[in-house]
Amino acid sequence: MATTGTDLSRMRELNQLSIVWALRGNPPSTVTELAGRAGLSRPAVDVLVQALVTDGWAEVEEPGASSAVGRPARRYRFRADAGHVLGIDVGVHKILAVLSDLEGNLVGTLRRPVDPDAPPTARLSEVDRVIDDVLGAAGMAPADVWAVTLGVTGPVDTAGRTSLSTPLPGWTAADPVAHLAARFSCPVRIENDCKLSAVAERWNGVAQDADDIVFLLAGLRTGAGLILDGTLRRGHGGAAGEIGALKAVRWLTAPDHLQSCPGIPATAAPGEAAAWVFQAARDGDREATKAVRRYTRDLAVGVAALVLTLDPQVVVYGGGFSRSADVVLEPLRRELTKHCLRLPELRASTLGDESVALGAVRLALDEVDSRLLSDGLSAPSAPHR
Amino acid sequence: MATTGTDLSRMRELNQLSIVWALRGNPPSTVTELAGRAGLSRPAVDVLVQALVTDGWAEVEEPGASSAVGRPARRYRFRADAGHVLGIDVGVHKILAVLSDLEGNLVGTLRRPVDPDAPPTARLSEVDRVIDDVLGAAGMAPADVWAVTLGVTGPVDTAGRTSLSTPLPGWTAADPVAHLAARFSCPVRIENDCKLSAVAERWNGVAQDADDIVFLLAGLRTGAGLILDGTLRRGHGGAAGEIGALKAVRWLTAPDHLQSCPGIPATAAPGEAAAWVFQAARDGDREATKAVRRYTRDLAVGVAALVLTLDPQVVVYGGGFSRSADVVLEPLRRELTKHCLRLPELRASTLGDESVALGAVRLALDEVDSRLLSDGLSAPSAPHR
DNA sequence: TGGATAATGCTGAGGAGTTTACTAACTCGG
DNA sequence: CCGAGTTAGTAAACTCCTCAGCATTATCCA
Repeated sequence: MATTGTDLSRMRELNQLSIVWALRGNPPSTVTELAGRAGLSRPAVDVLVQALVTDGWAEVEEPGASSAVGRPARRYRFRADAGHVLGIDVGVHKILAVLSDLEGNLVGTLRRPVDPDAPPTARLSEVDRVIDDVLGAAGMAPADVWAVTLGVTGPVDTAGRTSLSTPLPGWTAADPVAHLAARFSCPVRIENDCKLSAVAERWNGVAQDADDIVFLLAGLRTGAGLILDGTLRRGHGGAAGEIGALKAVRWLTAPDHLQSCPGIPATAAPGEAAAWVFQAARDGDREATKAVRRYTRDLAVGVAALVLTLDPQVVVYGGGFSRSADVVLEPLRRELTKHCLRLPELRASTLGDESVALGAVRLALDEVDSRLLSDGLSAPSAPHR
Repeated sequence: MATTGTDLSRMRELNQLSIVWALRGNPPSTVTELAGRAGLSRPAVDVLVQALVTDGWAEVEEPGASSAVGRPARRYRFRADAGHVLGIDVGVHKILAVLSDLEGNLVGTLRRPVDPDAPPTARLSEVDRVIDDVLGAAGMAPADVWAVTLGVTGPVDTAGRTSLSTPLPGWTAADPVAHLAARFSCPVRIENDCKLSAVAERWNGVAQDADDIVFLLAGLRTGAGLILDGTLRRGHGGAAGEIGALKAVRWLTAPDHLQSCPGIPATAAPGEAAAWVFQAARDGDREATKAVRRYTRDLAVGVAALVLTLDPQVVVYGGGFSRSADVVLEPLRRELTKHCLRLPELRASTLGDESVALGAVRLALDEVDSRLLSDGLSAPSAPHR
């Protein structure tokens, strides 16, 4: 615990930040409200918030028709559009970019399919195009972006490389940080997709109340992302949550139980096959029900390992199969009771396949916040690396 | 991120704390040295440190024979004996209490055997006696103790109960917090033994440089404690690290491979049997080597699950078998390479069976520090619950 | 003994937040 | 239409903290 001394200017900086955080995410607020939220006196807040206005962080809303008794108060509003952040999901089949203002309001979304076999260079130039288009549609330039987070599959190391393994063809050789650094001078971060989904579920999803979360990515691939004590845990080499690599945990082959279920129409694509099986199970088909049970049994071993290791409050069932949570969650719960000491809540994700990009946005926002905390707030502008 | 506003007095409080932390753990320091460490100006430090002296947190050491040129500086020393904390390991066979001052210097240690079959009431009164004796030997009363942490086996919930399971007979019904609260008005905490050992290894042991640590308790029982990003992780219900409960992980039966090794002298007790096997393996005995390998193989599955889930920097091999690390670590490493993506460092614990009590001391010290941080430092006295 | 060196002690300046009091603006009821 | 009651904005006085700078003091060395 190496606390360093504080002087007056730092104190003022911190108080100003606490005003910003009291302002943000709330409707336009009066000085009195802010004083209450920030724990400061009214005159102090007054000075600070006026400084924020002159710097461009906040703006005044002159009192309109007042309903209450007494002199109507000026209201101050956080200028959420002072800066923006970008969250990008680089998937095998699609690229999804989400643009958000500083308050987390989404101001642009663009999804575009990409050739599953595209090599890194092609994939990255497609990323560039998507970025250009989503920024263009919002009338913005790369310099208006304050932080970028990009989600990919596979464990990501501190340099943003995916050297161990990934389903993206050739991606182990890619250096997306270097690529993006050519166009953005703001902080650029690469993160694993499961981890980002976990962050999204805690931000906007189904686990907002929990501090200890296991996000389970269930689809043709299976993976996990961990949030403990409210923050994302990456592990020392960025490979936390990769329990699926253990052979005793049959996550790699678990989806095969669904693919090989008898009765699947020959015309169905791999993704549709699973959906068909889930629907058939829902309709009471015996073979399909058995296939789902076998899938669940394999899934449960890995989940149990995670649950026993981490003792989370919530396990979020997400990924492509999350639409079929109704037929999976109950058998999964039964399997887990066999294995676990203390059963966590099981919840189905509702964010769908936007969760990765949303989590990326949230992480980018966190990056901006931590920069504000360490560098203080001068006039609003994009932080540099 | 709900930062609350700060005023002058809080700032002074924080600066005074930063002086305390600059003082503590260092040899007696001059004002100039403190100013450098705390990042404050010399006059500021001067005032603060004098306040600390009048409050009783620090004492002056008048300059003796000086070696350097110039006026010799007064030196200030942290009064580590202003308060003490107690760490207690309640094991099946022994109770070990360690008394430490505020700087972490051990000022008393007392180990006493206890009947393995003793019921909770008997065990707790034995704890009382050990506490009395270790305090008495140091000339102290319970009121001089600022925090107590007690380590037990089995997952501990937030209330300090061990309701799920534990090898301590009858202990699931025990309420050690209530018992200790009758004699101590200071904060009392109960924690799992593996978790405490992990804390100890990061404090004084073999993992001081690491922020992501898995502590492996290897003995007749097998367990784990987790430190991630530098802090102990308990999980939502306090049951983190209990991977051994998974049947696919054969931690429960792994030590049997050692017990059932042919050639063990019939006279050997259970604990000695394992030691004999390790020694025989060290001497090249084929059967013993095979037994160790089988043991290691079973151990490795669970360790691999932990490593893949958490991606730690270090795995510390501790517990009763840690003395035999030389014959276990290498095979364990080989097994792990088969299972894991990224192999962490494997290190053998050197703290021996004092690690639980040491970790308990460390946690109690942390408790004191966090009280100081939240309540500020008035005159030194035991914090209340 | 005098000079160099480094720590101490003191005073004033500057800055930040709080308290208090006062003024301004608005609603409501007679 | 006007005054009482209520709430917001503003200014002044005060407290408290840190810091810079200078004089003072203590010690060593030539």
